[in-house]
Amino acid sequence: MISDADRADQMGQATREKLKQFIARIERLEAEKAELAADIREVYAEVKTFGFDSKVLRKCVSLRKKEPAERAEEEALLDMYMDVLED
Amino acid sequence: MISDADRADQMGQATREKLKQFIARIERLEAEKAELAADIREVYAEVKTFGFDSKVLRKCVSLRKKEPAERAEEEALLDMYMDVLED
Amino acid sequence: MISDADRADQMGQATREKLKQFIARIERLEAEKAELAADIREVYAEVKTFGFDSKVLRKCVSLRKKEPAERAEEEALLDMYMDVLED
Amino acid sequence: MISDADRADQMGQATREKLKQFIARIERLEAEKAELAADIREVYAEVKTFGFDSKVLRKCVSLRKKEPAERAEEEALLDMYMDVLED
DNA sequence: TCGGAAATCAAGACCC
DNA sequence: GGGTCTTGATTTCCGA
Repeated sequence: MISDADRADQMGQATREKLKQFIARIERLEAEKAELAADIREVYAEVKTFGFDSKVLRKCVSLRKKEPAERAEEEALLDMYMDVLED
Repeated sequence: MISDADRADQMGQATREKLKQFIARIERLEAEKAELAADIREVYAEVKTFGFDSKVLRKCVSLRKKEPAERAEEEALLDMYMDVLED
Repeated sequence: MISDADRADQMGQATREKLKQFIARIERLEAEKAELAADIREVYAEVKTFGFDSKVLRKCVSLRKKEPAERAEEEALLDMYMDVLED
Repeated sequence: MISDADRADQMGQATREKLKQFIARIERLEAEKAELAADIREVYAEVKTFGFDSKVLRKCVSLRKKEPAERAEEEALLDMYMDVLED
């Protein structure tokens, strides 16, 4: 089956409108996402003014996303590798 | 200078609270950001059900994002040339 | 599946050697890469002694890098459209 | 003093040649640098086929670049923050 | 559908 | 101190 959308040069007006609406929705959502990213950057900047280490804080956030088991696993592996390499 | 925040075992209760609040804010913002990302994925999925090619659509969106940036960059180069040639 | 490499304390001597060799290779390649970066910086410095503006030169180089990429990208989009429209 | 290079529209042929040569040298060096980056990626890919965890390996390489003292410092701070946040 | 490779983007380091 | 470079993370794309 070949939909209207598969035939750009035959696109009906309704289909063209639909396409524009999708693009508009996506771009609006992406704009909101970009704003949130900016907000997050702002918080990290504020965090610094309180004397916290933002790099370490970022690591905290990322560690908290992971399961503790997974976290321990990776650390153990890292220690093993470092141990092999240390001499 | 070593701030209170740099030495957790000397952290006052207020500072500890502050730290928790910052993390909470960041994690909330990141959760919202993740939701938007999910929404965007959803739109692309819906787009497909209308017979549009989501890959093409993604490329369109990304090109629309880049074009203004490129124009700005070329203008910047032009400005630099003008600057070099002026006086 | 858990490979030998995933369990360092069970790592045979051969595997430990392998790990060391990989790290050595990577660190050597990274050192070479760093040297090239230094060489490039040097050229830009030399460029200045000839009266050229290194900032402008950098921008030129970066634009020259991007232009083929952009062209390729636009062509890719065009190809996708053609693909959608063909059959 | 205004050098030849400062007046692009008055550039003598020799100066133009010099400029082209500089660009050529820079682009060649950057190409070599890009190749090394590709080589490094390749090694990490090969590493995986031996059962090593390339992500952890990357971390090893980056840790080995840092001073042990610095490393310990960051880890201590991380532990403190995580401790504050864990309840 | 999922995992891995690659591209893209933001953040930190570094040099001027 | 501004700007570039590099690195690390996120996202996207592809193959199994």
